[in-house]
Amino acid sequence: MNPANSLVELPVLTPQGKFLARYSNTGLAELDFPSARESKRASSRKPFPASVRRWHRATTTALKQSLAGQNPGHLPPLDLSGGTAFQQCVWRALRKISMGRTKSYGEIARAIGKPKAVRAVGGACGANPIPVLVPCHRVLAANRKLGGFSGGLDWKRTLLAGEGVEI
DNA sequence: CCACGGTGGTAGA
DNA sequence: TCTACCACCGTGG
Repeated sequence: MNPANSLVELPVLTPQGKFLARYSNTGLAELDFPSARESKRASSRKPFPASVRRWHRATTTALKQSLAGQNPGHLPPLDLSGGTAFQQCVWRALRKISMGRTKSYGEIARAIGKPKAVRAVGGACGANPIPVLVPCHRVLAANRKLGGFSGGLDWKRTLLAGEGVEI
């Protein structure tokens, strides 16, 4: 019954490294940046449900497109049920930021009707389980400065540069 | 409770 | 410009 135990993990090979995607029974639940540490051994060779294979194809295409600065196109269903109500609100707002565009933490806070929860928005961005596809990297500080990034600021710079965003 | 952030705004040098 | 300081709020210990 533990959702974490039922997650299926699959790699996504990209020019910038091997991402890891994890699926619940309702969709893509997590996406990890390539880690320096190579995972020693991996997933069972058990056949995956057709749904997962279909979702993973969508994830792979969308991720590669995004990394290439192209429109991601069709996304797999996203399982964001792991977050708190507040976090899901923020993530929903993040998904409305189109490619090549940015918003500030304050703007997100206002968009979700909690103008004072600015720092909390930062926290929610950091808790985003599906970076890149849920574009938390498009949130900058109010002064149009870079702000922070859980996955490492290098990634944030890379992703923004790929979309043609100037800081 | 308390402490901590991927903040923002203000004040002063 | 940059630094210092503080109000603010959701999360996790």
